[in-house]
Amino acid sequence: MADILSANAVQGRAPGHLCQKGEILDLERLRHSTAHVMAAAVCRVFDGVQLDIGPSTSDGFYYDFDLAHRITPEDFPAIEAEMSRIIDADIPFERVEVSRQQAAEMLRGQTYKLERLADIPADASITFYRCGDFADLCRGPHLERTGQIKAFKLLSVAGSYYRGLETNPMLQRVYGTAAATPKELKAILKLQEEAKQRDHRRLGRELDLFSMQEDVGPGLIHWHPRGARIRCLIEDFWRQEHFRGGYEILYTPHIGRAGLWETSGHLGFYRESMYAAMEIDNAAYYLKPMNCPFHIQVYKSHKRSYRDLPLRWAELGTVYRYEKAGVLHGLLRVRGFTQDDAHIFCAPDQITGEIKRTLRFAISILRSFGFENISAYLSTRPAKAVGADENWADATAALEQALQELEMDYQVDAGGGAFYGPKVDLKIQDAIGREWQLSTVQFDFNMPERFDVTYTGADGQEHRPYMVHRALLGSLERFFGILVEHYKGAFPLWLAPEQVRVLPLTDMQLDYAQQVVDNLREAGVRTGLDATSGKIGAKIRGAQVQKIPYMLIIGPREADAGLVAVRSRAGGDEGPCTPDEFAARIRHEAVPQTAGDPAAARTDAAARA
RNA sequence: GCCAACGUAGCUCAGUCGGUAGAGCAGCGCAUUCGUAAUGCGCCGGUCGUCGGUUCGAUUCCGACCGUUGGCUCCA
Repeated sequence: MADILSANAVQGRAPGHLCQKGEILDLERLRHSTAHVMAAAVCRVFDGVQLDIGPSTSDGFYYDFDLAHRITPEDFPAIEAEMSRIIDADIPFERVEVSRQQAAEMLRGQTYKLERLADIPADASITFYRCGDFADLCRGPHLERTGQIKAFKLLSVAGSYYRGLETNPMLQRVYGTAAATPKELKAILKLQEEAKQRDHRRLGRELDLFSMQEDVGPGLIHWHPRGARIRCLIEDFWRQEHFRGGYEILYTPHIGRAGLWETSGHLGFYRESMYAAMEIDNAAYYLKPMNCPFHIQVYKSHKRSYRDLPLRWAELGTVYRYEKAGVLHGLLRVRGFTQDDAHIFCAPDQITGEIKRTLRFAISILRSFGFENISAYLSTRPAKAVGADENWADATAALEQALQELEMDYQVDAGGGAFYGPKVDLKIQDAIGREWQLSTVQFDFNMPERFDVTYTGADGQEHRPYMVHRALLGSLERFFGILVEHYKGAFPLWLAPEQVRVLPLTDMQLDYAQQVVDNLREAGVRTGLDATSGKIGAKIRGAQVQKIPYMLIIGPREADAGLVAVRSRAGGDEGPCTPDEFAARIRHEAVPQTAGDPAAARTDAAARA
């Protein structure tokens, strides 16, 4: 069983890109020290505080506490004021190395800290950092003095299980951030504000793209006409590229008998993510959480020869998975979604070529959506795994060789693969530098075994093919959410649901405007007409707010001369031209970023070779 | 699922120390016919998330539920 949509779960994180590389360490030190100051302040403001840990993060810091008082944002001013007092006092941070026994003595009554102490290996040194009357078990490093903290802010408070385990007590985590200067702090807060402006949930409502409905259920997406139009464009492009790239497309059912899911192993290992069975004619059927068993059924529908391989079968397959209520998040984490799934069945000697081809294909598709900054992660065999060692070695080598031949930088997550096979994940960076995992390419040594998938080799014997699962965009819902944030709702021309809006100056120009609209629509341009009676400024504003790429303004001058006055979303007034000239320009511009690009075509041809 | 906060018109929000609510935008109507980011006037619109409890009376207090939001392995 391959969960090719573990990507569904991964949230974007802003890397610490506000600073230069060499400064990252200093920033971590600053933030970690600020976390200590916050902990000291919380201990002063409230009684009976149990401390856990307080690390720096990619964009700030947090500290976990356990105390009777429920901390709310209303407590922040008091905590921040106390922090400021500690900073103004310019207290030194002192590193103190102690014996385990001394440490236990110093941590008396601090149950979490004592457990953390017990985690420290016997041969490691144990250090405390003392800052005035506050000392914390800590590896460091820290600033020299609290006075070096120039800018900080507490941001939020949230529950957090001790050690992240549901069975452990819930602690209170206070998040904050700190920067070298007030100006840099302002920049961080501004970035957060920018992220808020881009939030796909907000833009989804404002641009009328999609919604969730309480009457239907959480985590279930309704695509409105504008969002659905964009999805269609994505899907059309996706299908076209897949056919060009040597794939065939499958459609498979949404439910299947219990026996299928027994064989696949899903009922054994994945049951808690599946919805309860429904009974049909005295047999149990399950809604599909993955597509792979169905693709295997198609494979097994008749005998396969080595001459048939490789088989590349893709499907925009809608799956349903139970996700805990608290983890649902807009389009990024949902309960029903459509994977851009594919399964590749190939002979062992074909794997390197197939992997290379798949990665190249993935990169080409991602670039088409404006993602240029792509990084790769290779996950290798975990301790517990199925499949022969030599298969793992082959597959891992194929992944690695492909990455090297494509000259891709990649990080290795040793032992990070699934029990059924190694994988490569691709992450992209969006317009404001946040990283998102989209593509995943996973070997599966489990499923072919379970379903006894074979092909007849040249030797007349039955052989086990390699099976690769891959998703490029992950889920269409999640990918769409990321795209909305990446483009801030201002979709490029080829994806814009309404590419052009015609704005007559007065209704004297309505007839001519309608004629222009009809002609553009005839030419395949997605065109709208603003027939309201407001001033032209209001119509322009309406189109700008809806982020429509082009406006065609038609007053008496244009109507008389058979022209249109072009205004672009980004560039403003661009002057008049004829409707035909404009249509030609649109045709030229409304293409994916790499389509028609000779370099991309070469990549594609190479991939087919 | 767990912790916390929140839920008032389609959207963004105000308000009620318990006596059944208001604005802007959107929508609709009328007037306006205007040259590159908001024309004016009027109208419509809410069982104050749902259910139950306390009360003469609940949108307001209490409880349960539903939903939303921020988090829940970035290691002392």
